[in-house]
Amino acid sequence: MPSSAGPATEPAVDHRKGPRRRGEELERAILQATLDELAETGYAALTMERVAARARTGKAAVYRRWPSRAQLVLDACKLGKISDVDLPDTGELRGDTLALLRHMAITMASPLGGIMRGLLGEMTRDPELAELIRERVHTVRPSMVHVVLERAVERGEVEPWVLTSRRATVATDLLRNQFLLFGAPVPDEFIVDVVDDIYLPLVLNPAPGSGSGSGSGSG
Amino acid sequence: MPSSAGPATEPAVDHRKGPRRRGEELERAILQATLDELAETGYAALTMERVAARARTGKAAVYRRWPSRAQLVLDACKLGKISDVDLPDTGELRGDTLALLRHMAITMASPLGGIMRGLLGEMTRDPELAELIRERVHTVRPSMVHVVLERAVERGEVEPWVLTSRRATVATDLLRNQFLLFGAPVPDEFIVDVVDDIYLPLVLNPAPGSGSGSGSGSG
DNA sequence: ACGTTAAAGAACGGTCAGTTCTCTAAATGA
DNA sequence: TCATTTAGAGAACTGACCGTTCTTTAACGT
Repeated sequence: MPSSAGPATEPAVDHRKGPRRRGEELERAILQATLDELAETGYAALTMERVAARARTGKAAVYRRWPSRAQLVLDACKLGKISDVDLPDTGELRGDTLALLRHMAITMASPLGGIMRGLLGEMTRDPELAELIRERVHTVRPSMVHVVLERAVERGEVEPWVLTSRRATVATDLLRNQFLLFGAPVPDEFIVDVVDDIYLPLVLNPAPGSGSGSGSGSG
Repeated sequence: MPSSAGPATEPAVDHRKGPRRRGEELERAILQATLDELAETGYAALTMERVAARARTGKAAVYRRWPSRAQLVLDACKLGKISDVDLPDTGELRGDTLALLRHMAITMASPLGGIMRGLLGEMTRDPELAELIRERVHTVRPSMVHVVLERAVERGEVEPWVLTSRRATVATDLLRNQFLLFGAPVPDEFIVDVVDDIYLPLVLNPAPGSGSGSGSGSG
């Protein structure tokens, strides 16, 4: 305790902040700061330094928990996840699919779109991270496709083998491709075209002479 | 190699390099250095500093010509472009399409794949650059799709309106999506599945009852 | 020969990545 | 209650790279 005239090492004001956060509380604060930074500056401009500053902590506390920017962002997104979405049952496959694609298009036009794009870019750098990203993109989204298709199967609109064929995800795949290449917003005309000219013909009509390679389902 | 005890300010060896490159010669050297760096370390790890060093020049000479890393890489790729490819005419659409997709898959598994991924990630940062990237990705590649489809039209395999419909690029779009999500190498099984289960049914069969919104189904 | 242009290359101020200090507040346990 | 352990705050630090600017000098044009 250098109460006397410390030459230079003395920190002037020494009463640090009041309550010091720890453990889970601090963790949530960091994740929230990450979400705020993402919304404000986007994925590309996000830095660990700014996140730490925004959470009113130090970089060390951040690095103690997450090894990289991408991992941090990935966890933050999990926190801010929109629930599984309330896709209304419109009574026919066309309406359900349009609703699903439009919902995705809106998401892509939000800051989440830039995050998705940025994370895809990082897959080259870190193969381990790539696995995590794929899980989120491939597991979360197509589950909604599955729901929509299962309804259609129950209605008799669609034959069951379509569920496990590559045709099932063509609409969402094409939408994702469009977004990655041309950015947001995705014109509604594109969505309607894909559904009417490509997707519905593929899943409503039994493959003419197709070997019904359905068995090859990706699994 | 400073044999004598040079004090400090003296540059020891002062006869600068022999022939000093200028203008176009230097430009090509920089682009070549960029290609070498890309092949060696990939897009993500490429820095202007390393490119300049590899080209045995200074950063200033690089920045005098290109405003950003992405622009430089884009130009370097133009240099190293594989010619328009010799897509063999296999006599039927299926063979031509398989050849085209397999060629693309090989490209994606090369360093060029990582470059493509990295550039797509930068589209968020710089909208002006995004335009350039789109031109290359969307103009160069689908031109090959067009060639393949035109042959099929001449053979009578495909109706002309397909050329301008969204169906035309479905195969390449799905391949690109697969690569961006799951990386390389793209399994050949995927390519065959896409062609047989999705692409050929779409372009070979006149849309059954489809409004054929694209072209007024002339035939 | 002379002036203009531009390359070589060092240096600079700046940002950020990660790491490693010290100091101190909170939790823990006897 | 007090001593010990744990971990956050925050700064310092090394190191990479960015983009700019400076000086020196080679190449080029007239």
